[in-house]
Amino acid sequence: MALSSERILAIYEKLHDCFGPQEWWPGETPFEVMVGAVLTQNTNWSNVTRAIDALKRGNVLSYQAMVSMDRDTLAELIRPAGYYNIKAGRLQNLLFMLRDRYAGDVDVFLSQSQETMRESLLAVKGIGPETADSIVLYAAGLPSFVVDTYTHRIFSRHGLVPEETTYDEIQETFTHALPRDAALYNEYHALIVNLGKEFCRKTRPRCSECPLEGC
DNA sequence: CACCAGGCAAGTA
DNA sequence: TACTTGCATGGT
Repeated sequence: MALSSERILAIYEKLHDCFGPQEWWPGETPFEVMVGAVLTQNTNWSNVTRAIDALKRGNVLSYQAMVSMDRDTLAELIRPAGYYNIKAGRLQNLLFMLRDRYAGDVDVFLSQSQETMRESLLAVKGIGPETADSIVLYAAGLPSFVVDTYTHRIFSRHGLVPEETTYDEIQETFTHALPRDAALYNEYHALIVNLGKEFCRKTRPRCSECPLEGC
């Protein structure tokens, strides 16, 4: 256990030396980060920016504009992000949760405790653990470690977690290995995604060049 | 052409 | 409970 904690810290150092600061999450406001977190589900970030840009061009990237928007209108705006019908519904579910439980006040929502915020998000149909943690970490700035496909793939291929590990177990592994620090969680997740995109794809095309070695 | 992307929920047995 | 499938655009 102590051994795996050491490796998790060592891997962070290695990735940070290798790639440098990542400066995540791209987004001008916490609300934009929340929208982006839903839009990026199983989707390349470049497609998400097209959708975000469309919302900005329409001057509707705000709670007030989006909460009263027709679902199909919203779907058409976010079309480039893919799964646009599903995601329009999920964004509405999120917006309605903000309306019903926080009187539509995003700042109030973001000012709660980390635990309550995560629970509120997980209660929204269409928001699972990764999207919830992304919002808690990158929109609210609270230390909730984000586990994504790359995290599971990279760390199971390196034998640091079993292949069949659940989301919560991987998160727990990182939480116990690292100091409870939002800036660190922010950077670590970004570095993992950067590494994964470059060297740890499904079919392992460039695995021999992976800076971690031993994949 | 096939494969992939910063997931999640619903359906099936 | 344990798999499988649907959702969809745009880049490599």
